Amino acid sequence: MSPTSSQTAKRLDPDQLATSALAIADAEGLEALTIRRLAQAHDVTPMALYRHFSDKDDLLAAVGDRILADIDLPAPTEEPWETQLRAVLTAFTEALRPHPKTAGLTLFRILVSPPGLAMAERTMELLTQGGFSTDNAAEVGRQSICSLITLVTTEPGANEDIDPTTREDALRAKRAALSALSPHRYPLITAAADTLICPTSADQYYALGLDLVVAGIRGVLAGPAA
Amino acid sequence: MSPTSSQTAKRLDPDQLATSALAIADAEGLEALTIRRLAQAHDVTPMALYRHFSDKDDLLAAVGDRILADIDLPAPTEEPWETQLRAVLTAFTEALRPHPKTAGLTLFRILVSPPGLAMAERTMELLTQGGFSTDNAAEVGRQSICSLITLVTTEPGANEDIDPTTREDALRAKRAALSALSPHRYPLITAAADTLICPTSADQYYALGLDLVVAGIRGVLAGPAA
DNA sequence: ACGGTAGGTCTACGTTGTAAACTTGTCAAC
DNA sequence: GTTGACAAGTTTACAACGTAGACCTACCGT
Repeated sequence: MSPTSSQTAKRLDPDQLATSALAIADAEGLEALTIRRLAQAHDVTPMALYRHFSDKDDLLAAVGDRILADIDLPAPTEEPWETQLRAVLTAFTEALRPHPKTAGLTLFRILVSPPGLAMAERTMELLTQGGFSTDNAAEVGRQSICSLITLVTTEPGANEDIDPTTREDALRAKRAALSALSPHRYPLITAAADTLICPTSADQYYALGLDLVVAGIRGVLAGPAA
Repeated sequence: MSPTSSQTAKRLDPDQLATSALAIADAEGLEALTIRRLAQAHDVTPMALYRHFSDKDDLLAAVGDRILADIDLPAPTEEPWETQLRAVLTAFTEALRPHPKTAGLTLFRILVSPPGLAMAERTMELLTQGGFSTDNAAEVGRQSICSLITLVTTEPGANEDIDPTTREDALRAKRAALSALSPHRYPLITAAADTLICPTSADQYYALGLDLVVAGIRGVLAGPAA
């Protein structure tokens, strides 16, 4: 049929490999993503993957790029820079949210993959528009983006295994550890135990995370007002 | 002599094991910290370590605790809560800074190890003092502390290998990748390439990171002022 | 003097990433 | 057509990893 499907069915496609690698890691964690496992999922010998990725690191980089490719960068508008910046950072976060176990892979790829570069450039653009020098925009943008990656990576609840019994056990263990603490010595921690283990709602969690980041940016720009 | 040194010289001490494990990982990266390597450093069979740590994860947890033990929590004062909070978060950051490659191990241990708990409780105390509800203090504190861990973990420059030639190569490669970008499509990124690769000074880097975090806290507390 | 036990050792297994040499299906050029 | 080269998948192999399980052995309380 199409020129690409005219070849032997065995032909592998790096993009498809990255996609199913991402699926495996999302479902069962990064440690479940092994060369052999991915090869098996494509009915192929492990070594076959090395025709398309030089390394396992190279494969992981491709997975990171795959995630970044989903960024849906909003078009520039006439709104104030803060509003647009929040929209850009939100778009970034939305792209990572489906992949809490793998979002960390994007860290080294932002300044390499085109969608990451586009977002980074746009972020710096808005920051300089807001009044930051080029260098400050670079450092502030970097730190903000890192914080958002961490926000996704450490999202409580989504990190644990899919197996419901294992997940329940982990949650129970965590809860037990916290409630075993002396409420006398740690009154606030024990009082907020439930919140610390699992936030009220994921949407609120992300809303607060973004608020903290953009409020930080505005605050730093305004100067160290006491 | 002393009761502890009266035994056979072979006796291992979990604290010493964690300390030298930390040293290995700091010097050569987390992936260089293997059971066999740590055992060899103590002239002992790999399996000997399992008398003191149930798992490798258990060992890594001990390394995380080892780092947190260095937190030098400032005593409460009469200063405003923001000032004190910044001091607490600074103390936390200072404890992690010597260990950029391993600071991530502290993430799961803060709510377990006593020094981590003390810092977390104190942070929540100051946040509620500032006006946050208990639950909000928990979420804001959590996010702030995670951001600071990430700040250390992603500190540019310190992450790479100690081997100077390897490090130089990595830096050169990164610089080359950035300067290969089209200055037309990515004017700000290429203009700030040097800053993105290696910040002006580590102290400024951390000062800005802390500023962003505490400014974010203050901004969120003040409400979404446009 | 003597058994128990804490803390080492030895051996062995399954899993991982990947190097090296091989086979094979496809296509360009004669 | 035949051929030769090249891209892509196979086979085999290895070193390193975490760790299970059986063993030894020096110490200590009785």
